[in-house]
Amino acid sequence: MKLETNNLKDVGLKVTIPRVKILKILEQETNNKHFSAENIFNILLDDGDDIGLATVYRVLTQFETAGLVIRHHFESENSVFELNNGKHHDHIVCIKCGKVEEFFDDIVEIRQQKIAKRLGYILTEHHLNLYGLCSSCKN
Amino acid sequence: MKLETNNLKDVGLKVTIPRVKILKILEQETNNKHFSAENIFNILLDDGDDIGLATVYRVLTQFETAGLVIRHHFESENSVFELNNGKHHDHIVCIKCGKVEEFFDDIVEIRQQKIAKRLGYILTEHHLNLYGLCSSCKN
DNA sequence: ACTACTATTGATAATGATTCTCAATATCAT
DNA sequence: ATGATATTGAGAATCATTATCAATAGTAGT
Repeated sequence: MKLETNNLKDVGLKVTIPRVKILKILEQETNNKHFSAENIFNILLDDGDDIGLATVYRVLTQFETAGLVIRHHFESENSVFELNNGKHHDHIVCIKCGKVEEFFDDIVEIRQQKIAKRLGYILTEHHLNLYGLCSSCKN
Repeated sequence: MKLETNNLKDVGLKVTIPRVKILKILEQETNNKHFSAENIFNILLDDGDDIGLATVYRVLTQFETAGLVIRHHFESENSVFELNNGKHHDHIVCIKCGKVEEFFDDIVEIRQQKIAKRLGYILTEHHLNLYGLCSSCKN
């Protein structure tokens, strides 16, 4: 039994063609692991698969609910989705080419907890997105 | 000449009734200085002002372009606007009551610069939003 | 492998926030 | 006050996303 099939079964989703294909796309090892629904829809089209856009949205939302993927909102743009590898990280986005890189910084994480505590909050989540010009685009 | 009138003149916008009224709302000293377009539209309605929603959006966008206000996107919600007081800060949002508080932390700021540098980026902007339960809501 | 039950899909309509269009109106320099 | 030009209000248009619903596919039990 293939990996994708297992993942789906594990989270209680039936193994259907759209789900398997979308999961495969998300698992691709590309230079950008962040996909919009439209992105995925177009990749499926190029592959000759006949899967509706509504299904792509539905499946991505189900994957999010199941914890298989994480949804992000960079700037004011559309939702983008990435496979959830279980390791928390934040993002830096190139404002020119759109490249998204991940990073994790202990000091920032600890500091956030301190800030929340000082203000009397129980911290449940945070979003830290850095925006700038990547090494290729800054020239 | 009133304060609002000055602000508008300074950024090269004609002094019109909608602009003055919207600016006054944004300048209110309330416990939440973050307004959605709809918020402002409703406040205007309650005040008996007959200003269209399209105008509210237009004026807020003009204020943003002029640097008078800053637009934020918390979670996946609508745009919210706050008066730009010139001092950079980040936000912590209560996921229950929606309260928004501001904070500034030097250590986080410095750390962000370091992270960007390490990854080869020129940092132009960042968004740090913390989410949690505020002191009133955590009980 | 076959059936039957139920979940899933695809196409399209609906939604909600925001922006656009355009004729009517208001602002401001003269 | 007048005229040139910017702004407004109302409603249409847009865009991403979600809901609807009849047709189809997955799966457990035989």
